[in-house]
Amino acid sequence: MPQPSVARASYHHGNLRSALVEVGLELTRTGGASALVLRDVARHAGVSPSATYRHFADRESLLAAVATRIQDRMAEQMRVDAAPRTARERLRAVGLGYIGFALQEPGWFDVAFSDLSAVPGGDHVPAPLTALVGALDALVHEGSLAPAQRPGAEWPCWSAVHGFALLALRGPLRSMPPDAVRGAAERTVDAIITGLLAD
Amino acid sequence: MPQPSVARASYHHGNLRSALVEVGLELTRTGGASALVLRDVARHAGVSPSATYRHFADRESLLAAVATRIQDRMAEQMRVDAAPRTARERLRAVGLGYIGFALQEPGWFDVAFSDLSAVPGGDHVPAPLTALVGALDALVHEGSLAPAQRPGAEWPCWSAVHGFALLALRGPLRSMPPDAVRGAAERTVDAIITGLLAD
DNA sequence: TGTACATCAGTGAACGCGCGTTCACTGATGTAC
DNA sequence: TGTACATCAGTGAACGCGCGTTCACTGATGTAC
Repeated sequence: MPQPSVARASYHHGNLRSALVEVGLELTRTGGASALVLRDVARHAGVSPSATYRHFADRESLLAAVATRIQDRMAEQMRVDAAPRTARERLRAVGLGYIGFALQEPGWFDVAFSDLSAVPGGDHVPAPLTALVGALDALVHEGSLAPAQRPGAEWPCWSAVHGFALLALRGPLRSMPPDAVRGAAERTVDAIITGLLAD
Repeated sequence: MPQPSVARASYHHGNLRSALVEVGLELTRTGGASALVLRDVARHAGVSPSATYRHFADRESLLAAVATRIQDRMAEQMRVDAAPRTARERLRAVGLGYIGFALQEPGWFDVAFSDLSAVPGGDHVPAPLTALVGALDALVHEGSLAPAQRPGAEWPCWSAVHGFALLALRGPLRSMPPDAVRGAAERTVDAIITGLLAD
């Protein structure tokens, strides 16, 4: 465990890299990706701005590291929600978990998934997507989804929850009461699952 | 019709306001919202940067005017696609039209809908949303959707197509061949409609 | 156990640039009489 | 029909600031001998 925002005794920090990521998590939690300002990160870590360049090539690299950490957290929370019931219920929980995280942690969601171009970085599949893949596979295994329908089943699901999250965070739904938003979320998730299984 | 990018004869431009919007359309078509740089807009209109402040309070106002124009264009194109067939086919055409416009005109889509917070500006309902509302009403009128299900039916639909557009433009789908993207779009739209009508 | 030296991890100041916005101004236009 | 004057629509130069990034440097650390 690193110790962000704590004055260090020695000249060398010891664990600056992960301290920077930790500060990045702090700052983006409130302000989203745009709150990751190198000067601020450095100051919170008790270090000069240029010190960050010892550990990250540029701002983008630090942001990517923070995003990965957020995606892991998000997946973990989703995993808790999606306890092993029926495969369909599991898929539903994954979808509602995605939306729930977005609404609870808008700043983090912004970092993790607002810039989707960061997502398919080749080697690294974001953790929340893994949860979706698992739920869909279970659906096939259970016999609810024909194997021929399995390929590409991610896209309708992800589209629906991602779009909903944005509508709820920044779109017309953002001024609706939480209960109404929750209801609309459930309806959206249920509709896409029903449609996926029926078509 | 204004004449953007044409040197004017007189000191007074005559129609600068709409010329600025026209240039805004040009610039954002390629570069999205971030390409709307006041200095560039002014230069293309053959005018000094500060002249823009005679017609728009700030950059944001100009961007909003451009966005409205784009939304109108988008709705018009969607209207052409959604010729009067069955209500369900019409809803399908509206959804695919939204996605199609996003893929054909990514820069404009960025201006019109990337920042959803601009959308529900109170008085002004974006034109593409009107098309969706019309299709859903037709579904009720036709008897395919129970009147009790009508309120809030916009959100699952919009969520799905909006999310899909972003996944296809900036997300993991952006590197897929166009045919595959088209197939995934159809599947997404069909799934959400089926689910909406079934639940 | 001590010393020399390479290497590593920081410092602090400044560069640079993109760009919205302001300010004092000047040329054009129209209206009262 | 002409003149005075308010008003409007432009000009051009510069301000300012947010912020990533670079550069020459210095203090700490570890390893060879």
